[in-house]
Amino acid sequence: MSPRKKAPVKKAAAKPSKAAPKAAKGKGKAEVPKKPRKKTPRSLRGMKDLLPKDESYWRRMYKKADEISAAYEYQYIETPIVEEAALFVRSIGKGTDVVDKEMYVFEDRDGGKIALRPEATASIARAYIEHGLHSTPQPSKVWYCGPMFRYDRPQAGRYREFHQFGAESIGERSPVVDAEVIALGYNFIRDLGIETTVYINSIGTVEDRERYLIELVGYFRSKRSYLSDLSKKRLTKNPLRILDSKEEQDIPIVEEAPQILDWLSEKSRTYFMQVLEYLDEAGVPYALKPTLVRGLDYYTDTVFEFYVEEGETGSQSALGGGGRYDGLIEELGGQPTPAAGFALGLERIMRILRAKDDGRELVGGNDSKIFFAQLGEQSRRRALGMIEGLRREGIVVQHNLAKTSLKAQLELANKYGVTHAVILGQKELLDGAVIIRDMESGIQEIVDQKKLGKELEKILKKGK
RNA sequence: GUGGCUAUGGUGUAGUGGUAACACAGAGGCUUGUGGUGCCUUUAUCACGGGUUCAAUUCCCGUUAGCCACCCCA
Repeated sequence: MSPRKKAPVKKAAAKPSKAAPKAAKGKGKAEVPKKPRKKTPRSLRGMKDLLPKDESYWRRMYKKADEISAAYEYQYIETPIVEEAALFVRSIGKGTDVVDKEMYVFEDRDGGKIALRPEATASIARAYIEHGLHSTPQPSKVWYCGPMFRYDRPQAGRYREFHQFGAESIGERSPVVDAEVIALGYNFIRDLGIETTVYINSIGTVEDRERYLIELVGYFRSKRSYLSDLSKKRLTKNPLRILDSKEEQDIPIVEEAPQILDWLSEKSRTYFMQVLEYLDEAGVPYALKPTLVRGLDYYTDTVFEFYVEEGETGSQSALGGGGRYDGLIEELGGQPTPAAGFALGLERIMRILRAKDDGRELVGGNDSKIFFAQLGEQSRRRALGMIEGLRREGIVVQHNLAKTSLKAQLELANKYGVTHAVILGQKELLDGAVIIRDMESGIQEIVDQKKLGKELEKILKKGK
């Protein structure tokens, strides 16, 4: 019991001793009385703020996404972040981890089950049916960028809210389409300066897979006693995953396992060969990976993933993936419609971009090479008007009118790396002039305010 | 969901059973008329909760979060 009593005593003693010196120090200003401690709000687990320091990376990715999609003639589409929960259950599949363990499902105010989208393909398929896009020229080629949500345990490169760039080509079953979709994703990553490997496989039709699965399970059953515990469990739950097992004892067994490519129907096999030929033609390097299976139920035939080598990060080296999903639209109640697409994780791509040019700190401001500084209350007021006037003429300057000292403003000008500073003080204000200072040489000239716009234009032109 | 490691200012790091040091960043000042240097001031209940102790930021337990591996995936 005694320790219980002591704790408060200690606190009571500690508080004044701590507050006392502080109060003594704050001579001039009246010391604000200690605020009672409040819990500061924190972002939810696995959810990240996008901060200004990362702005440039996002800009780069969004810009590239926009450009490359246009080049491949894909059009932008945006679907709601919230959908009926059943949409995802039907498309992604009951029994998949994404649906069973990771989906954010809520009850709407009217009691309906709604979900935060864990991926976008299902929504786009829904929109395709809902808006009769099949009656527009086929295939419908669309791209998107936006947040997705999965309730997973966070770690580096894996968040509960994350962003994907993806594209879908709906309405045509042709190896060219598969190749085009892969090329689009591949070139997006490459154009951002990242070396990536495309792993590719075919899982055939639903029937192919069923036949293969029986064979595969039969094979693993026969080796059951040699399998790892984890894989024993997978044998009933998700036997395809055993192929991806990282358990050492499984590896020799997996190597001997029947490969899905050998169980494909003639049709699927020739289709796959053609996809590969088109990839060769498009100059997209790829590697066959017979063990590649994807976690969503709707895939048929071609499946692929984009990997980055870069040494580190063993687990999160998959940047994204995709495949053909010829059954999805029909499954959702539309006409039987073939389709293919991919999705890429922007956070994962950003990680690599950041690692590539580390140390490059951004200072802020805009890109203008001119800083507008002011001194004195009247000049400040006038400065605001002048800056607005310049902006209307198409001349953008940097400034911080909240600063009072000239020194502080020139410090900023220096930090932003401008070439020239415009200075407006009391004297200039009376003369209707401003000073233009060359930041490199320190040479200053006095210019009539009316000619400021023209002068700055000259400077900006020279700078380029 | 399982296991492991970690937690010190805005950031990166020191450090100690007797309430914290350094660098950078931020704000203000030395100088309301001039930046890249200089100097000064300022910015931390050492994640949260509990326990052991005369005393805990330091040792122990729990929680939370981050990271790593697995699961899975982007």
